[in-house]
Amino acid sequence: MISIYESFENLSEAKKQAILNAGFRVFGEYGYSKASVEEIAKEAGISKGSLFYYFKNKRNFFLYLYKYAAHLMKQLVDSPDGNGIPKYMEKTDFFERLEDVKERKMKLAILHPYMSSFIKKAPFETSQEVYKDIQIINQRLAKERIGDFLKNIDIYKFKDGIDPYMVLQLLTWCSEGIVHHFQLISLADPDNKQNEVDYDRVLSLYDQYVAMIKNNFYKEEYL
Amino acid sequence: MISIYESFENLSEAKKQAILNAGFRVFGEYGYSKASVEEIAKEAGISKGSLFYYFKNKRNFFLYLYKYAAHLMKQLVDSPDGNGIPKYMEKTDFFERLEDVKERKMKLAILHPYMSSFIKKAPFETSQEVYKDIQIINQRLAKERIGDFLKNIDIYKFKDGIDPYMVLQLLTWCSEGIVHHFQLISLADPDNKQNEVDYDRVLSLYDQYVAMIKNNFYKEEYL
DNA sequence: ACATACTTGACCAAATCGGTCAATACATTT
DNA sequence: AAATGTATTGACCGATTTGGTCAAGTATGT
Repeated sequence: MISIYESFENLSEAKKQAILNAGFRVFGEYGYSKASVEEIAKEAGISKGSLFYYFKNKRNFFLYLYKYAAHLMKQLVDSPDGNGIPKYMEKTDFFERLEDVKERKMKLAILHPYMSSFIKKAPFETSQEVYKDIQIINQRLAKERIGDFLKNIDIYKFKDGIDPYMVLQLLTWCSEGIVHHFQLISLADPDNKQNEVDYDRVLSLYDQYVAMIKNNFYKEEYL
Repeated sequence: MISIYESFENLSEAKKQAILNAGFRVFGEYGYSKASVEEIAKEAGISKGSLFYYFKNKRNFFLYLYKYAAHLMKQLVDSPDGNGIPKYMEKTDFFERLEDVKERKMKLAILHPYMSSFIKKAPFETSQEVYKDIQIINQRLAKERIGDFLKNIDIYKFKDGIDPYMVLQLLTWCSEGIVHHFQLISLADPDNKQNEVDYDRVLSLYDQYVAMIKNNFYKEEYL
């Protein structure tokens, strides 16, 4: 990632991740205008002064986060190295390719637990300070994502009348719903003081839904 | 609804709805601690002083909103009059009963567009001023809802190995996903300055997903 | 020892916060 | 029309928080 924020990017990986995650969490929870730089710095384990040293001001930091997130979301469907045929494209079976993306998403969710809520809220940002910039990034973001997944997919394996796009959409909402479900559970669990989500259980439940979908949407000869 | 806030409840219906909706919107967007009473009052078209006149303080107002929302959510699956057999229970077919609930949800979504985001965010509230009270209300809320829907349902109509609970869950996430999808679209549409969601399109898309599910999860003789 | 880059926390003016209250407007009763 | 009680307002308050600055200090490399 080319950037003018060298001082930030020369930081240790652990420190960078701590700062990014703190930003995702606080901006994601309160939105741009109500998020406090002080709170972010505290959560990242650095001083407020340092944050301003890295990014000059609040706006720059927020937009850096959003671009960073958009970049990662793009990488999710593109090839990791950015050129040539995306790796997951080698597989033409819908559910095999889904398995690939699932693992990537999982790694991302563990690396940046609050990125998804941040990226979900950002488009609704109304602060004039940033909302123009957000829209520009959004346009690039919307075009990619779900569209490319279906390229070169063996759609003939689906039963007649089934739209693979709808199936993909359904499973996407399903995975989001499951994560949210377990977030609620972790909140209600007094033993889990960190409110960490149990991703093993998320995955196994998700797999159940995938299996149900596949069993009934695929032609029998391809099960 | 029995209440100590008579001065509020004696208001005209239009005024009450405006105040409730403003509260849902602002609390839902920023959370309890960062939500500004001033902003809520402005959006509701009243003065800040009036809001304090009705509810004494911020906390009371927030908890009133949450109880109000919980009450409506309960009504969604219960009978409207609160006693006797819920109306929708008369129908034992999964998708017929779903149709019933769908219409109720739709009316609710039009009456209180921001209630769902409010109620989705509230459980994650960390402000010590309110979080204890939220947990208490949550426990009552969690038990109801999705569980009762399946009572007396003709589960034999589903193909073997299909869990109706999972189907219901899937369709719930689906409807939420569709609404969110159209919210994004309305944001990107420069002609739609009010960012109003087109519920006709929401419904028709939702119906497509329901049809797909039903066609493949129901035994053929019940289609 | 020197220079450079990083890090901090006290500090600032400005804005915002929840909440109060005297004044006013309105409606109803006498 | 006078009196009474209720709604409604917006200016106002002290307290807190805000984004941002900066001088002073630490760490690092040469």
